[in-house]
Amino acid sequence: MEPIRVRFAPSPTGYLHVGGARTALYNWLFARRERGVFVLRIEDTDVDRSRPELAQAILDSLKWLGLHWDEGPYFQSQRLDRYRAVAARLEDAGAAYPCFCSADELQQKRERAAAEHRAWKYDGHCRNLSDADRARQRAEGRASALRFRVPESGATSFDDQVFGSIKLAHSDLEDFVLLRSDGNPTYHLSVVVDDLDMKITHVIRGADHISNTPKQILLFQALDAAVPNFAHLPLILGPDRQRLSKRHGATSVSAYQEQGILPEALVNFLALLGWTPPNQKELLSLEEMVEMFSIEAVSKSNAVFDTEKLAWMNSEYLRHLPLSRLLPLIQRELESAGLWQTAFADKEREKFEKSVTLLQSRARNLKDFSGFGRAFFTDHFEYDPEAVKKFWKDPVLADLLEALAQRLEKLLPFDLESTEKCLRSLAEEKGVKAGVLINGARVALTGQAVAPGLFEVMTTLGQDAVVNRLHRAARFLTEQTAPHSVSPVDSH
RNA sequence: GGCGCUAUCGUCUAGGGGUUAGGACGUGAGAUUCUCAAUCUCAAAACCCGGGUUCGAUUCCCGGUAGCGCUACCA
Repeated sequence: MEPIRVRFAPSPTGYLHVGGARTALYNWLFARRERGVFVLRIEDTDVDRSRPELAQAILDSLKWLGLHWDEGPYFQSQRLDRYRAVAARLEDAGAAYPCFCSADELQQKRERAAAEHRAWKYDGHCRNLSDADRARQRAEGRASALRFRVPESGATSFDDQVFGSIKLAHSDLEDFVLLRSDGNPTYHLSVVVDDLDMKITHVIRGADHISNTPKQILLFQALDAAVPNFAHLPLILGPDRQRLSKRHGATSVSAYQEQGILPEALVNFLALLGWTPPNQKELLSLEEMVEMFSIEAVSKSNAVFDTEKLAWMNSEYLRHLPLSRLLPLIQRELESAGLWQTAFADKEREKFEKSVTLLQSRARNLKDFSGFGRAFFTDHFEYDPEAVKKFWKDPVLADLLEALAQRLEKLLPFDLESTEKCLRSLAEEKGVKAGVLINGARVALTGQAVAPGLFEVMTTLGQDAVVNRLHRAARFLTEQTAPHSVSPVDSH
């Protein structure tokens, strides 16, 4: 039995698209599951649109997702001679012929047909040129492309592993170009040659290639080669059911990375877009996916990319991430937000870890740590106007917070129980509900209406910071009712 | 236009000739409470339409419709 070999073959004309990422994932899962080989190939035969740095970016994204390849990356741009040799062989065998029609001429014919509402396909203008005709054209210095000679009758069919039997009449195919007039191969030639040379047994790719498949099968046959198995994957759509594109927002893996999405969350989410494991489980590690993956279970219909579900899944992974993995991620996040301090790694390490742990349970992505978690890492934060409106409307709060500051300053020990007892007894003495004081203090300590439990916040921040921030808030509140209000950051 | 493919809650999907058509995200209500998140309970929410086949179709077949894809010297 030949070993199973699959490939992922992106073209470096953009960053790794989430659709491409899912294709890569399914290839990877299939390879692992079948103990096969996962080949990576960069399809950069379009010299105008391909960019080397994008190839590198794609590699980086793949690695970030944890989809490591066993072979490659191969670059088609380095195999040009091979494609030309195969093309020559096809031409010698009469399976392909030179076409002298210029791009302009063809374009004109196409437009004319469109204007007359006629279907257009290449009219075979150069299909039956004699050797003398060809010699003459060449003598005139006309460049030629090489076209594949599609059989006039009959049909090509194949058994797609997800879509089932698909059949296409040859009369619906045109004599497609194999070699451009500049001598570079087109996609059809290079995929087939590569899939052949790289002994690919299963071609797993997007459903946008279904229509191309019969052409490629014809090429395999013209080359006397075995035809690989095909499995096409339904497309990923935007919320408007159009193919997912920049118009819909982020489409690249790197964009989600920048949004603070975890790779395992993105992979898990992508896996479920078109595939359900037999046990219906939704939260799956790569290992579990490998265990249960099968191409037959892949859905046939296109799927809408639901960012809400991705967000949920990300928070799910984030909440369960071990601290050892989370800490370096947060360090990077704080660094890019300008909030990182070296002390977090040594002197204040314990406080830093407590802060991260506290924030972890309600964060939806990595950005949240520098966003709503800001007050845990710096004294420079602002009072959210909404929070002020909601919890600081009672005028007695200035006095209450000041009183709280004074009591907490002397409190010993300063822990979960003592701080809570301290606050509640103060509230009772002053005849206010504890909630008023708690919420008011929360805004004072974090600047926000939404934050972790107050006493956890206090013990994490530490006695000094808590007392200072309460003083500061009390001052802010008094000044606010006075004629000239001062911003909280400046007043410190 | 031609050709191809697809069609179950708003979204991702399970299921399959007889089911209260199941789950997840999201949404709504409630519990909890110190705000939010988490958690728990409950709720609303779907088989595109029309013909067949059949005792019985959401399921099988055909047609329609809609959506998507391809229709390049892009991949």
